[in-house]
Amino acid sequence: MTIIKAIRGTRDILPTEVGYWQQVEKTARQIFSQACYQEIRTPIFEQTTLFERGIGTNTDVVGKEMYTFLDKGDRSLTLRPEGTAGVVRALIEHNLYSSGGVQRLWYTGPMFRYERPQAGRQRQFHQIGLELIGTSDPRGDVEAIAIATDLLRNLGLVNLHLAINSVGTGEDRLLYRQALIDYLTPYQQELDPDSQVRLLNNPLRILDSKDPKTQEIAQNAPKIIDYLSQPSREHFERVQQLLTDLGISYQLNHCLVRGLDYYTHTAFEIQSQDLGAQATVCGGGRYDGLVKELGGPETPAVGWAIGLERLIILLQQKSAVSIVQPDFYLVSRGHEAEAKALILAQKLRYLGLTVELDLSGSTFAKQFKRASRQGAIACLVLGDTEAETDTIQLKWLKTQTQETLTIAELLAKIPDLNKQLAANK
RNA sequence: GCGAGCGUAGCCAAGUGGUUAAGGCAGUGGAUUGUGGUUCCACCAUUCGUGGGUUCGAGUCCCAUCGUUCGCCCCA
Repeated sequence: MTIIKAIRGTRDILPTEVGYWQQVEKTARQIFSQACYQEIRTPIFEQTTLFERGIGTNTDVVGKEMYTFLDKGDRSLTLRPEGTAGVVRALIEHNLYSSGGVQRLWYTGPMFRYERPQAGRQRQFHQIGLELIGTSDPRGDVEAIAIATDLLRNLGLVNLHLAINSVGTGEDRLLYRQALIDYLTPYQQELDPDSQVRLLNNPLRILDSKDPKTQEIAQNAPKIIDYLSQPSREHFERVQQLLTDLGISYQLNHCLVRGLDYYTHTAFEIQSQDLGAQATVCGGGRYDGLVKELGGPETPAVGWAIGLERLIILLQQKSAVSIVQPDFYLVSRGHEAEAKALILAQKLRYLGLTVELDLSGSTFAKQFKRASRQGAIACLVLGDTEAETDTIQLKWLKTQTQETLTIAELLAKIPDLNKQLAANK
């Protein structure tokens, strides 16, 4: 019998690791709700055209990384490669934009891209993201960035760098694109092969090539901020000023270009040195054209997503997370006693205690051994003698002290026990 | 999609063509049939990711395949 394994690029999150995920979700929920962001949950698959139109057909994500398939009704569906397109689709479909003002939304869940797996990059990966839709105010850009940095800081991550750039409006980019082509064309032969191809179809991407020679050439390339229109430049300057006012440090990176077509104006990434090649923990920016592109009214917006696998790699480097340990471990042996132990376990749980019931039926010695391995604070022992007299033995594992109580006495002194449990931790 | 390294038990591993596949952690049983964390004893891979091949002989060499890691690419 061959065993079935999880498919390439997917991972099981085991009980030993799930605590990190819960910690991130808990922290995120708190930060989001304090900033009045509402959770939204959208389907994991959508019509393929949503992503083609939203992300752009000439991006790598849409061009070669999507899980696209026909369903039994011959509809072309795609497992979502990112979260923003689905959120914007839902916003338009349910007219959320018409309820006035801005929409503050967040989401989390699995995303799918067909890529070569490596550290911090799975085919099914998870993001937590935020969208602020309905304002073009630079304060919106900064609110979004500030929430991201707050979340990461509250999780205890400090060695992170925020890089920002502005990619302007579509018109700004057209102007810049030509200037860049004019600059790069004389160097065409010296560029790496990928960049030579991009010179024709996506010259902006040449800027963040890792090829040393290309980087050298890109160093002196014209900068996009010099090609921004007056309003675009003012917007970006305001964003920088507000970041400074908030005490959020950042670096301007003229080569920061995002890979999805919908980005406009502010683009940013938060990176870590401790992740290897996949250094970006959080990426995002403004996307003023997307709502309209997907059939809604002209609506400005800004958002970001955090890659949870990468975030959790950083958390694991930093500290261990503990698994749930029982307050009481219920040791029982004998037909009658085992039945009573089950009932007692339930009663104690109703009173708010964490109780693990030993189901092995093995010797007391073995059950005690398991109790200490599970990290239990105390054992409650029910054997034939106790079953007959309606009593239990309460044993504190740390101090090895033991007392006999009736079950009624035990239940009556729960408040007391809570204090003792804390003292014996 | 391209390039490189790796794949021995649940985990960490030794093993460099001669065969009974070290060791440690974890686990199971017992010493101790009503009391754990220490100690002691025993057990725990007919087989080295999988499939072929070379060889008298393969965990070890070759090929393929799958997985994994790193880089490119891409992105979070």
